[in-house]
Amino acid sequence: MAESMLGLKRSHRCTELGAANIGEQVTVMGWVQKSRNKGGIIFVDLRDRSGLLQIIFEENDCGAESFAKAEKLRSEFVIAVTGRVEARSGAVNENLITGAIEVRAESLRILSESETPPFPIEENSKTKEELRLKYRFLDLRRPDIQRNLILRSKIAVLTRQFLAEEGFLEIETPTLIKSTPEGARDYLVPSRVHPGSFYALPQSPQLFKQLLMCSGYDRYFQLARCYRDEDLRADRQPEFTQIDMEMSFVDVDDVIDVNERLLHKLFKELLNVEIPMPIPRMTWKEAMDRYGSDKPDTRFGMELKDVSDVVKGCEFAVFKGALENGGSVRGINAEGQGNMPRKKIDALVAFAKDYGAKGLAYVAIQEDGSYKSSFAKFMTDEEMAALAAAMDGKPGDLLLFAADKNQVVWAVLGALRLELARQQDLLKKDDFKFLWVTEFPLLEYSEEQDRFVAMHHPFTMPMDEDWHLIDSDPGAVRAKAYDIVLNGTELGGGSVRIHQSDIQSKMFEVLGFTPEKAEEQFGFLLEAFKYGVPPHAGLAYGLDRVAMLMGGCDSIREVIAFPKVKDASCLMTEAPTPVDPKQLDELGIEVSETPVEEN
RNA sequence: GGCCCGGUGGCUCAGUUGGUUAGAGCGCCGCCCUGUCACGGCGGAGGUCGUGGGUUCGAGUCCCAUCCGGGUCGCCA
Repeated sequence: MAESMLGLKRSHRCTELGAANIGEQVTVMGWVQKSRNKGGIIFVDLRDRSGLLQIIFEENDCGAESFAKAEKLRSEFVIAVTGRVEARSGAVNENLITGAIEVRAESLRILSESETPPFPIEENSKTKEELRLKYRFLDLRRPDIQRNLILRSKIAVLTRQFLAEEGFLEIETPTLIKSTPEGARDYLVPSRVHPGSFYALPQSPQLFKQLLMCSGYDRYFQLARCYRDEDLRADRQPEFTQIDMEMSFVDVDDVIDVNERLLHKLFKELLNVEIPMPIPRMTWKEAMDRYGSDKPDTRFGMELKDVSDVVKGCEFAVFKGALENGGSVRGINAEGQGNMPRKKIDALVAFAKDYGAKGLAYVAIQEDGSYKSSFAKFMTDEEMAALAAAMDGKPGDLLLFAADKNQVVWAVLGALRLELARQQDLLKKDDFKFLWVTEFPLLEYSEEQDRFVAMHHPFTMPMDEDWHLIDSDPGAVRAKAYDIVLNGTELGGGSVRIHQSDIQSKMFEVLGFTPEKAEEQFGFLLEAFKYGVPPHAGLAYGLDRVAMLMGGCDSIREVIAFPKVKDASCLMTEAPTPVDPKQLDELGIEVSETPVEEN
């Protein structure tokens, strides 16, 4: 028996009312959070996106008809109440923004009834995410999710405002584009008009924004939806949003400058957090050496130390072998963890193996200065003392060592460092430590493909001073690429782009493109580059990650209205689904003989 | 694709070495209650223990397979 709201107009959101409104007649509309029927008096907590407001029903004020309706109210009914704001004659509720006032109902309309929801609509939900996502439209009613989406909206609005003031133009680029096999797997969209041909959904607007620079737009930005058909993580969804920007006639410092000011503004205005300026910079090499990661979490220390020289002459086969194979031996000092039980250390060893380590060597320095160690028997006392000294080991410390190829050592110790920090609760969500990581390698060697591949993308500008190494030692060439890192999460990344055709041709050659293949895949860009290209550079943020960290969330799903689950499906709509064979037929796609049956 | 964690009334969970009729809190339904706000009182309904096999006199519990969700490695230029 849903009633019309004809003749009614909402005058306020729930928490827009306060002591200043006492005595006013108001009309509020929203959902019933909770009804407390005391018999002759009924209290209803009314909820809208602003918060809660208590409504009080007494028959003398609202009449018999409205009172009878009020008795039937249940959770999640949608109602309209007209009444008068008054100071509470009972106790003030300190937990509510509107706790000092209430609205004494004069009339009630039930705009919509509700079944009992499958889980409580409340803050700090304990309900399984699986169920919340199936009923996402209900989950989105919860205050914490609403707060996240409101924060996300403010980030977007402020970003637009800031970039517009900085002379950026917001320009949209297509989402049905040409597929490029390099990089992440594309989502493909079949063409009806061109049977057998496909569009791809963009992994980023990269090439289009570069073309916009060619076209003279100078400074571009876009809140761009991007798509990557790769496996999900807590901070990765198949579709996500970039704050994407590109600038002409600039170098690294110009991009960093404008983005530092953007970040400063966002954190100041939305969280009242003052980011110290300028944001520290660290080269990729330094980040790997000190943190074993290209996105170091600098909220805590426990830095890696290279002890290869210290253990050079020792007889421990693991160390010896790693060094002989061109690797290194490095360690971290988990200070004060020297009394860690054996079982927990074994768990760390197992953890390390997940990251490719064959093992993990450890030394627990006892309070009396003696060592409890997995490898002391292979070492002389002098060697152990030197090793402990190199690690600044004190009694009570736990030293952990990995010996392998550098890539493995970094990965293992980088992950271990984070794991130990988690165990010791060193990672505070309201501690924001930003870092620029610069001078990434231009190329990385792919064992799988047996060739060098672009670490960033094929249009990334090499550093001038390294370019002469491109033939003799390609792996040593650094790029004008940079990432912005916050608390161990890559928030965004970018680079100066190549604008000279000779360098671009050489890059393609190194990456194994024939001129024909480069032409086939990127011909339009190369063609554009023939007609006057401004030097340009850019950067893109993962907006979802920015919102996640600003909102103190553990998963990107908490800041996305309708996220997908681990297998990239949507629990609410059940997408993806099989389609009508007729649709496939129109697209010239063979109808599968063995459609997958739903259970 | 690998590894790890989880799945028991609507929700969150407990359930011992395998042993009667699977419990609790919240929610829900009914009645009562004029200052509640984690309202209160009385009464009540509600469970294929994810699914399918197997072991056993007997399975929520053990074994195998499988589905679903989460974390992570690979992957993500």
